[in-house]
Amino acid sequence: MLVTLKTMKEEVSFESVKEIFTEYLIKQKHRKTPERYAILERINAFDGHFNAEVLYNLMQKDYRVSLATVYNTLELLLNCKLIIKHQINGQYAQYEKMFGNNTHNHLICTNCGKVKEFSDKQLRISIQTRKFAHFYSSHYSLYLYGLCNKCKALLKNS
Amino acid sequence: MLVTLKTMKEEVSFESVKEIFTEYLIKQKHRKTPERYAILERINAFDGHFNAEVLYNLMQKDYRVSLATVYNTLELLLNCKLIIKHQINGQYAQYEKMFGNNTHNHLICTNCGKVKEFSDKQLRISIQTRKFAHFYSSHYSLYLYGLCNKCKALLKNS
DNA sequence: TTTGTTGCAAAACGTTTGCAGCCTC
DNA sequence: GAGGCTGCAAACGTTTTGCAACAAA
Repeated sequence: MLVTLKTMKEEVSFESVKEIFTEYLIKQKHRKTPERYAILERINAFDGHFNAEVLYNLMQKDYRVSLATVYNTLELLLNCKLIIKHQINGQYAQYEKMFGNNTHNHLICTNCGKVKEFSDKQLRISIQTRKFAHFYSSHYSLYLYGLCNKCKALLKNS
Repeated sequence: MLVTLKTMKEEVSFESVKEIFTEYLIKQKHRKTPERYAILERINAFDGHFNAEVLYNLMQKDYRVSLATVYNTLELLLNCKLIIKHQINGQYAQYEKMFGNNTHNHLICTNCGKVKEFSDKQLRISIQTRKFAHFYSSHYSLYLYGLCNKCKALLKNS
C-alpha cells in the first residue's frame, strides 16, 4: 500500500519511504541489495540539493559503494519518484528527495548562479490542479530566472 | 531602444531581433561578426527545441561555422535573453528562441521522454506577477512530469 | 543454481579550452 | 595595428558501459 506523502517535513517516516522503495523493487523484479538501502538512508539524512559525486563521497564514511552503484540507485529512486532530478547548471545533475518536501520552485540568479527554493501554496495548487487532455501529470519543477539582490546591486553600477 | 516582445509569433520581426542583439554586442563591447548574425538567422528560422549539434549541422548548408562558435554565440544570445536554455534530459542542453514565443511550459513524459509545450495565460500571469523580497525575476520555465496518453495506456497492461 | 548487481576501469558524450591565424574596430 | 573572434583539435568532467566476481532469490 502506498503511503500518501504529506506537506510537512516531519510527517514522513523513513520507514514508509523504505517501504515505498521495497514495493517498487519487488514490483520491478529488482534485488533488494544493502547498497541500495544504504544510499537511500544517506539521502534521507541530507537536506537540499546534492549530486552523484557528493553523495558518493558522503557514502565512504558509513557504507562504501562505487560511483556506478550510486548512479544506478539514483535512477531507481527517480523511477519510483522518491527523488527528483534537476539540471540547473550544465555541469552535473542535482538531485533532491521528494519525500517530506514538496517545494520544487527555484529562484535562479542568472548572474551568480545561486539557487534558492521557495514555497507558494497558491502557485502549487494552480500548477498541480491544471488538467490536460492527453497528459497525466504527477509532479513538477518551476525555475524562475532573474537577479538576486546582490547581483542586481552590482550590475547597477556598470 | 528595446522592442517589446509580443505574444503572437508573427508580431516580432527579425529586424527588431537583430537590433536587440546588436545593442547587446555594442554595450558589452563584443564584435559584430558575420558568424554571430548567421547563427541568429538560423535560429530565427527554426521552430521548437534544438541543441548545439543540430544547429551546427544546419549551419553547414548556408554559412559554415565551427561548433565552438556555435557554443560561444548561444552563450551571448542567452545573456541577452533572445534564447532560453533547457536541460531536460541529461545528455545535452536544448535551446529555444524567446522572441515571438512565450510558452515555456513543458509536459514531459517520464516514460518515453517526449516533451510537449503548452501555453496557459492564467498560469503565466500567476507565475510572472509573483513578487519576491530579494529577487527580481525576468523569465521562467515550468516542467510538468507525468505520462502521455500512449505511455499511460501501455503501462496499464503491466 | 541462476542471473541481477557490484566495483573497477575504460569509454563515451557534450561542452570547454588553448592556440595560431584572421578580421573587427 | 591591437586585440577580440574564429576554427581546429585536444582536454575536460560527468555519466555510462563492459566485464569478471559476487550475492540475492
